[in-house]
This record gives sequence, structure tokens and C-alpha cells, in this order.
Amino acid sequence: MIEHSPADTRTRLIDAAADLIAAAPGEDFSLRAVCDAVGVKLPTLYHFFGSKQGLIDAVVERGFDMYLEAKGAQEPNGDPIHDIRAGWDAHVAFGIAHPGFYTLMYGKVRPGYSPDAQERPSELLRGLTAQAAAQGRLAVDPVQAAAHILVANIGVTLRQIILAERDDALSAAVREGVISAITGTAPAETRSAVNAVIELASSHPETLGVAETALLIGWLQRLRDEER
Amino acid sequence: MIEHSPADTRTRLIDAAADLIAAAPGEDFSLRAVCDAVGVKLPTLYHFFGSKQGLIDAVVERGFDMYLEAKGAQEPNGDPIHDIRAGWDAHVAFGIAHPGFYTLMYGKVRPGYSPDAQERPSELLRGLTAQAAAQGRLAVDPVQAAAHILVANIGVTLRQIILAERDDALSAAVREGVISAITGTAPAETRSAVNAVIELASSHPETLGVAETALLIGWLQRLRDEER
DNA sequence: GTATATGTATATCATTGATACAGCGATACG
DNA sequence: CGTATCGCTGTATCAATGATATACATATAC
Repeated sequence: MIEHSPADTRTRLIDAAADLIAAAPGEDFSLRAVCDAVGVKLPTLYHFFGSKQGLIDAVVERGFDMYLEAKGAQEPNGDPIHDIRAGWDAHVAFGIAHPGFYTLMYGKVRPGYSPDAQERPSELLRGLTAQAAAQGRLAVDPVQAAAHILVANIGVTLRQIILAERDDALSAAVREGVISAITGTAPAETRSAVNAVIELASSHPETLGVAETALLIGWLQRLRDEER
Repeated sequence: MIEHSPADTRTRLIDAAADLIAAAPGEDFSLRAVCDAVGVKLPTLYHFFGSKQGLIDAVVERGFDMYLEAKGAQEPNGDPIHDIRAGWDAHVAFGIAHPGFYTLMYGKVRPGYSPDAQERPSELLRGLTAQAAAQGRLAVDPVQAAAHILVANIGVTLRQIILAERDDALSAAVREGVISAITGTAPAETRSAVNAVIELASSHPETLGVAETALLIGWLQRLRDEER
């Protein structure tokens, strides 16, 4: 008789469930199908997970592991707003790449219930907004900003999953809209803003020093001319 | 024996299903429970709806009727952006007031599937963005703007349902962020131009290089903090 | 060597979506 | 008037599914 260590069987059950979910995203899966895939009977599954929800929770946990791993791949570059942008794109990319997981993680709509593991990325996000706030770059409360980012990010991702259609332009538009909203900046007016700052800097050369001011102005001109 | 006209029984089945859904939002409901509530057996239900999904579709249809009725109560006042704001708030209010319906209407996440009836309010929304575009008040394509509004509106509503917690401030913040984004106007409390430039630089670190960008941002922050 | 814990199988439940089949009443038709 | 067809409904039954009671095996602890 083939023997497996306990952890092995448990892991294989989660693997099998994850496979079934990935094969039919959004659909229900049968516990018996999971057991059959592993070569085990129902009571074994119940021994490890107690209920179907228990198994789902374990799968969701693994989903968040994958999600955070994918996010961890991109090291933070120090600029919180930049990291928020990267995090947004990673979030959407994960949802589209793993709709089955994502649906369980963020797509189960039931009043008063959300997986505890959601707190992990939320905490990360609040860290970034707090950092941005500390740098004086937020126009709103950092916690509210984090919530703002999250709902919009989820909304954009769920919609793309439901429509089974990727829409990078929409994602980018919503993303920039959110960032403008929380930073209090207006994307349409960046050009004139650059000019305004150039005037500000040139009128106060003593703040940064003459050489630095000159360099700053040169950079701002490049920014203005090359990015528009 | 009590007699009902056919339409009566059909309507009462939808009513009963709607009641059960409203009583346990997000939960599954049993066809037998629906039948018991009406005093009828399963084949009758199947005669009218063909399948559980058929009944759900009918309930969703009724949900959109209620939704559009609630929206119709507020007559359009001619200003498309104002109407978009009012529509946003009506959308959120409906979701919170009827989480059971809303979950069926917008909360069922399955790749490639969404209720046909969603097209009714979507069409309405696109009418408003087209109107706004015709008045030269949109900075982006009206269809994209409508999609932008919709995903954010749904995201904000679903989140409040899931958290079982109303958050008017968040809803308003996201709403204004979206409107600013599609109209290209600055949010109410515009921060200094310096912030706008900081965000411009941070979103294009490759233009000047990462190190230079970081230095630039540091200078800009000093400029902002010391000159104000 | 016995005892306890862990892991697994057999067998069985209750619930649930779905259907086959039959019956009843009303309306249509010759 | 008689019959036929159609709309609606009940009885009975399926198959799938989540869940559990019970028992047995193996291993480790004492």
C-alpha cells in the first residue's frame, strides 16, 4: 500500500482543489472530484479540513501566498506612489492569470464575510499610503486612500474577469484616476504645473543652491518635453 | 381548491424567491423553499422557469426593474455630469438597500458571464457620457469613461456589501476621483503644482534615471516645504 | 504490551436540482 | 355535444453532493 506523510496528503488535496478551481474558474467543485484526484475518500478530506469551507479557506490562503509572491518579485524602489502603481498592475495581472483563485479571494460577495488573508496585502498597501503621506504626497487620509485604491483595483479586476476580456487601457485609466484623486493632482495640467514649478524654483535659487536649481530646471524641462 | 391565474403563480414564485434572497443575501436558496412558500410543487416551478438559473434570471430582471425605477425617480436635470453623480449615488444606495438583489445583478463573478439586463443601465450611462462628450466636457472617450465609472461604482458598492459597512466618504471620494479623471479637471482641493510635478516625475523614472528622479523629488519636496 | 493518536475506508444520511409520468381542468374544434 | 389539445400541477424518483457515524489499521508513547 502506498504511504504518504500527513502533510503530503493534505497538500495534495489542496493542489487538487486548486487545479479543479483553475480548470473551471467561478464554478463550484465537488469534494468527491478532489478526493478522486488524490485517490482518497471523503472522510480523509474531512479529517484535514473539517468542511468544504475549510478546504476553500486553505486554497484561498495559498492564493494569497501566490499573490504576495508575485508581488514580492518586484522589489520596492523606494517611491511609494511608484510602488502603488506597480502593485495595482500586479493585482490586475494576478486576477487575470488566476481567475479561479481571484474569484475566491475577492469575488465572493456575501455581507459580512471576507477572507482574513485579505488583510495581508491590505496591510502592505496601507504601508505604502502611509509612506506617501509621510512624504506629504497625499491629499487625503492614508487609510482612506488605501481603501480607495483597493475598491477600484478590485472593481477593475473583477470586471475584466467577468467580461473575460483584458482591458489594459481601462485599468491604466482607472489607476491614474485613483492616483490623481489621492494625491490631489490633476493629470491634465501637469504641463503647466511643470512650468509653474520652474518659475518657483528660479525665483528662489537660494533654497536648493544655484547649481542645484539650474540642474533641477534642466531636469524639469526634460520631463515636460519628453513625457508629453 | 384555490385557483390562481398562471401569471399570478409565476409572479408569486418570483416574489417568494426574491424574499428568500433578501432574507439571506449572498446565500444560496432552495427551490423547494420557494415552492413551499407559494404552496406549489417543483414541477410547477420548472414549468415556468425551466431551471434554477431561469428563476434567478427572472429575479435579476426584476432587480434591474427596481433599480431603474429608483433611478427614474430622480429626473435628469440636463447636466450630464450632475446626472452621473446622482446615478452613482443611486447605484450605491440600491446595492446597500438590496444586497441580495445586487449580488445577483453585479456580484456573480464567473468568466464570460454577466446578466443581459446589465445592458439597460449601462446603455443609460453611456448616454450620459456621450452627452457630456458632446458638451466638450470629457477628456477621454465616452465609452471608456462609462466603463470607468461602472467598474469603480461596482467596486465601491460590492466592497461595502462585503464589509457590511456603509462608507459614504469613501464612495464620494472615489466618485469625485472618477469624475475628475474623465473630465480631466483637478479635484476640489488642488494641491500645489509641485505635487503634480512630483507625481509626474515619479511616474516616469526612466526619463531622468532612478537616482536622478529620487534626487529631483527630494529637491521638489524641500522646495515645497520651505517655500510655503 | 497495552494505549492513545493519526489517518483512512465502508456505509449511510439529508438536501437539492432536475425529470418522467400521469392526471385534471379549460378551451378549441368538428 | 363530444372529443382533443394544451396549460398547469402533483406523485414519485434520480443522481449528485456535503456531511457523518462507525470501524479498522498503523504507529508512536508509556
